[in-house]
This record gives sequence, C-alpha cells and structure tokens, in this order.
Amino acid sequence: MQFTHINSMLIRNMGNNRPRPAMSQKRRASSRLNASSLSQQAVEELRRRIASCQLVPGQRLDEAALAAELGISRTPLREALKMLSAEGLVDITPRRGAHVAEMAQDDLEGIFPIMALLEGEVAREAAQKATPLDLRRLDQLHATLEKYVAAGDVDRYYETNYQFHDALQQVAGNPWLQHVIGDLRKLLRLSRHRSLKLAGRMNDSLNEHRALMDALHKRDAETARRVMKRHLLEQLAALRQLAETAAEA
Amino acid sequence: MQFTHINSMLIRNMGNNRPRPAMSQKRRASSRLNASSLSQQAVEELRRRIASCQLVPGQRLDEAALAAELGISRTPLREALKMLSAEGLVDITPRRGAHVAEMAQDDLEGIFPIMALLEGEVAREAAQKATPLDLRRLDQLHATLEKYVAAGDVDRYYETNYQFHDALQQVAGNPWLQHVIGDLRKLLRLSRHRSLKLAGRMNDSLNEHRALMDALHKRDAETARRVMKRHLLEQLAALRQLAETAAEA
DNA sequence: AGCGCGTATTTTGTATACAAGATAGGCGGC
DNA sequence: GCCGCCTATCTTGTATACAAAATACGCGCT
Repeated sequence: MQFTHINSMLIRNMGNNRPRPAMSQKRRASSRLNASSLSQQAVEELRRRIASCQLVPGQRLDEAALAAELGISRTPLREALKMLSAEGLVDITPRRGAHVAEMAQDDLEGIFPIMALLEGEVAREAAQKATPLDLRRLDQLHATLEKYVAAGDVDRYYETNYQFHDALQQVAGNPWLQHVIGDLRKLLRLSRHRSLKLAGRMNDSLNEHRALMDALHKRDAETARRVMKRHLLEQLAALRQLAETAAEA
Repeated sequence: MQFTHINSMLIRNMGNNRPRPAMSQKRRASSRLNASSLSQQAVEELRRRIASCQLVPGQRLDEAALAAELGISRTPLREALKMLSAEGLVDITPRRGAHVAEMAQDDLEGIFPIMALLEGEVAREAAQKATPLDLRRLDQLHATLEKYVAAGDVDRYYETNYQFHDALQQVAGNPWLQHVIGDLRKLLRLSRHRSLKLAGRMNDSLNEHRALMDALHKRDAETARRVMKRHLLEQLAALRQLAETAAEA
C-alpha cells in the first residue's frame, strides 16, 4: 500500500493540542471551503474522486488506507462510506469491504428512461416558467455547446451540457424534481467515461438541444418535454450501441 | 431521560467474552432476521420507528440515549443516522444533533407529482407485462381493499394499498423504477399520519383502483398510466384540502 | 427584576483499542 | 503434485476515551 498523492489531508477544525503522535495537521491550500465535519468532507472528496475516475468503479476501498490518505481516522471515513453507500455510489458488502459501485448496461437501461421522464418534466415546467432573462442564459450556454462541438471538445461539451441541464432545472424551480434527478445523475457519473466516448453523437445531441431551445422560445411546453425525453433516450441508444460494439471486441 | 420500552436491544453477533460491564446480551424473540451489522440493524429499527410514528417528525435524536435504548454504542448508531440522513428520513445539523425529518405541505406538493409520473409509468409497464397469474394476485389484493373500505378500516386499507402498489411494481419488473419510487415512498411515510386521516377518500380511492384494474385487464397501458397518475394527484389534492382546513383551525 | 457574562454540563465529532470474521499462506495427506 | 485444513495476518465492526462546540445555569450587575 503506497499513495502517490501525499498531500490530500482534509481540514481539521484546529485548536487540537493533545499529544497526538503521527498526525500532521497541515492544511492544504487547494482545499474547498471547510465543510466542518471530517465525515462530510470525506464524502465530498470521495464523490469528487469517483466522478473524476481517480477511484474507478469496482475498486476496493480499504478503510485504513483511505483514512490514512485523507489524514483522518477510520471513524469519520466509515461514516462517509455509509453515506455514499446510501447514495448508491459505493457498495458495501458486510465484513468484506466497500467498493466503488459499478454501472452495467442494464442499469443504464433502467436509469435513462426514468431520467427521460423526469428531465422531460423539467423541460415542460421550464418552458412554462422561463423569463426572457432565463432564455438568454440558456441561449448563452447553448452557444457554448455549439462552440465545443465545433472544436470537437467532448470533455467540455459534456460539462457544459451538464450545466445546461442544471440551468434548466433552476428555471423549472422544482426542488424535489431537482433532488431526484440529482440523485440519479450522481449515479450516471459512474459511467461518465463511457459517455465521453460518444464524440460522434455530439452533432445529433446538439440538434436536439436546438429543437429544445426552439420549443422553449415558443413556450411550447409539450414539445419541450417530448424533445428532452427523446434527447435522453437517444443518448441511451448511443450508449447501448457503444456497449454492443465493445462487446464484439 | 428514561425509556419505557426496555427490551429493544439489537442482536449482537455473540461469542463476545471480553469482560464488558453494563451490557446485557439478551436477544429478543420478536426480532427480525439478523442483519449482521449493528449499524444496519439500527437503520432498520429506526426506519421502523419513524414509519410507525414512535419517532415523530421533528423529534430530536439524542445519540447517547438512542444508543443506550438500542443496546449498542454510539459508533454504529451514528453510522445508522448518517445513512438515514442520506435517505432523507433524518436531518443532521452539524454539531447540533439529528432530528426526524419533517414533511411540509410544500414537500408533498413536490413529491406527489413525481410519484404520479413514476407510478404512472409502473402502471403502464405492468399493463403490458401482466400475466393472468399477476392479474389474479392483483385482483385478490383489490378485493382485500374493498373489504377494508366496507369495514371502514383506514389503517389496514393504507397498508394493503401499499402492498398493492408493491405488487404492481413487481409485475412491471423495473428495478430502477422500483428503487426510485421506494426512496420517495420512504419519505412519504413521514406524512403517514396525515394520509390516515383521509378516511373520507377511501371510496374515491377505491374507484380509481377499480378503473386501474379494469385497464390492466384490458391491457390498456396508456389508460392504466393515466388512471394511476390521476390517482396520486387526487390523493395529493385530498391532503392539500386537509392541510387547508387544518390551517383554518 | 431583567439582562448579560462566565462557568459547568451536555452532546457531538474524532481517534484509538480491541475482538471476531475474512483472507492468505503453509503444511500435511492422498 | 494437487487438494484441503489449520494457523497467522489483515480488515472490518464495535466500544470507549477524549476534546471542542453547544447548551444550560447561576451569579453579578444595572
């Protein structure tokens, strides 16, 4: 067991002057705003690492090793793992340790249609509620998408697409819808590496976005819903095809 | 701090012969099958207590007291609380303790339409897939519902209704849909006491169920979806009215 | 008598100690 | 030489110890 990234200690709340042997209390410049509890910070850090593929699906999460790496004890780390497990990002098998959750094609086949339904609803509500200002903001993001497609930058397209869907949710202003979609999106991030391979679909994807923007401008809620739903189902179809061609190899 | 229910100790895995002073290791006859880890058992026990209103929304959850009550230490209890918090059943405010989550009318207004969408989808898929055997089982549950309406037994009606929706999900056979709906239903249980006050709606509710069964028998997926969706929105409307009349008092 | 401040108490958050289950590795048997 | 069992080691699960934040309480002050 050895870790290359030595400097990933989480931020302790300081003022701790008990003689504690092997626990340096360095705080790291690059760290996010203090989430106050180490377990909460660990949750966020682990989420980040999973999203960024520093921790890959299926990987074993050794408590002692991870705790050491984060500069905390096993207690808050375990609390973090339990929370991530409740979120579905981590699978815990009793007495046999925690692993980063894996996302099979079957899971995508289950999740995407649900997302299609929910995000379709978001689009519908957004079409009804969007102010001119909202539309301008969405147009702006859409323009950025166009830019990245032209540049062939899948990675940034993916991220901006994410932001776009986020912005749309803001417009729809339905906290619970946002919450449920957010939960599912966290899980879909586990298959991010696969989505990034869909460079060939960027153009189609963009066209669907154009159709969506069109519907939003026209305040055509039903069309917006249908377009968004279809957008996600097409995404799934592309992933399915990717899986099938990959399976042949 | 004193507890009346003394005998609610969770099941330890035994074979523990270290001299541990004040920790009796009685196992309880009525306990569920051993979930192996105390934290997991605590999660289930707390979920149960919340669902059954032994722990009411807003109530403070004192770690030491609860741990003592369950006959475990704070470590697994805290892990349980973190999991419940990730599920949304418990709110944890850093350094200020955990409370049973509260469900405002606004939350119901957010959750029910989502449930309507998702359960509508369940009904649609179930209508397509139901075998004659499935239909017989559903008919059976429906008959039980009729019985409880006739008897005016809201409590049992509620439970059987729950089972009915569960059975329908089995028929639809969509694990992820089931999962998402399950998450939301756990939350809705927080307002169970309110739903139980809807005795007057039992008849309407039953009629909607009849219409659903009819659509299922006819394999009319689209009607099944619409009926189920409407069923849930009506439920919400009834709860809303209840809240309004209650607010006047 | 009411209010504020300082101290005592409670309660959370984290680290550590320890036991039992799981794993791995070696030894003997076939 | 391969398989199975037994032991040593590792890892998880739980309890406990302790520190700091939060809260409660009482005292003095105005």
